[in-house]
Amino acid sequence: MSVESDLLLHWYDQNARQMPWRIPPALSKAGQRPDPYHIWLSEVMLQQTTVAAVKAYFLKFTALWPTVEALAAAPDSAVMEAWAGLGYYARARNLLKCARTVVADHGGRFPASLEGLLALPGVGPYTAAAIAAIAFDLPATVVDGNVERVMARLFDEETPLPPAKPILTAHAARLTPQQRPGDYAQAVMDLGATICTPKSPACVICPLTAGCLARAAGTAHLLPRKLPKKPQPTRFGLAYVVQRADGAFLLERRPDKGLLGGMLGWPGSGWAETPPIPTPPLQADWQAAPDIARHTFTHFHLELTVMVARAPLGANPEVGSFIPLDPTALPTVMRKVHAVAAAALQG
DNA sequence: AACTCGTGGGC
DNA sequence: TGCCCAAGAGT
Repeated sequence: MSVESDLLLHWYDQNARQMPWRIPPALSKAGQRPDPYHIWLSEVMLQQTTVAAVKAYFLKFTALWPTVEALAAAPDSAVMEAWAGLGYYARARNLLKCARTVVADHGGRFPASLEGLLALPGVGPYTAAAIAAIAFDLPATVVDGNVERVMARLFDEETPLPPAKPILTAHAARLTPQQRPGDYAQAVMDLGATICTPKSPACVICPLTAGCLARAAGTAHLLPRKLPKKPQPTRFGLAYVVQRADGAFLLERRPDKGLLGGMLGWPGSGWAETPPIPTPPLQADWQAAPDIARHTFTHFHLELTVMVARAPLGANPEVGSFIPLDPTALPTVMRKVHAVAAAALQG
């Protein structure tokens, strides 16, 4: 066991964060393990997503579907709508695929091996290692953004990400202990989240400060270095919000592939860098809302012109269907469109 | 290998 | 305000 992992485990025993899917280190040391279903669900939700945002969704999902069998039996639409607002919707589609695979091919038990876990939909190198370590206490090395940052600083690695990834992974693997690998994995991530933070690391209270090369060199706050990213373009589109006389709104489910795949949305144009050609989903007295809806995705900005109209009970749309509106079942950009449209329909 | 894929919070 | 970032995976 390395000095670093020993120091980190001692720090974790006193400073472990509590989360709904975790068991405390005292129980882990006594040989207990958390529910693999809980660990898998939380790890998928935590992909590129903050702990604060995940907590409420985790509690909602485990209340609706307490077991992997229950989740596997859920309708696709119920899962997609429960996931609405959390983002990266391919995760929700793969979540269902994975639950159904675990039930159909593994008797409802998650594989207790790195290779078995890696074969599951939506489970990549990080998540497989996290489940192996945390749920099964196997000596797998987790490498997420926290671990990359901690390793870059411990070893004062100046190579920028993503090329530095293999170097940092090798460092992380060397430090992974054979004893308590699950607690160790959570300890590194807690350290990265609370002390070895991106902007102003709290080196003065860090348990690893004595052996940290970046601390010695004064470079901690500059690491890890990252390759510059290309500028984000702006795209433009039209969204059609039509309310029927009974209050229902015209919505359509987006195709499984691509942006917001499988989610409900407003009929509209495609999103391109040039203004779209209007293609209303039905004939009506369309009016442009006074405000446009703005939203920024990972790799482009979006500006949507919102068209609103009212329709009679007998309206016959070319796409989608009229359904009672539950804004919480929509992805955020579609909620923004609704907010803009609602103001226009009122006035 | 590089690109796609959401969202909300912090500074 | 705009940019960065957060327990990445799939293609």
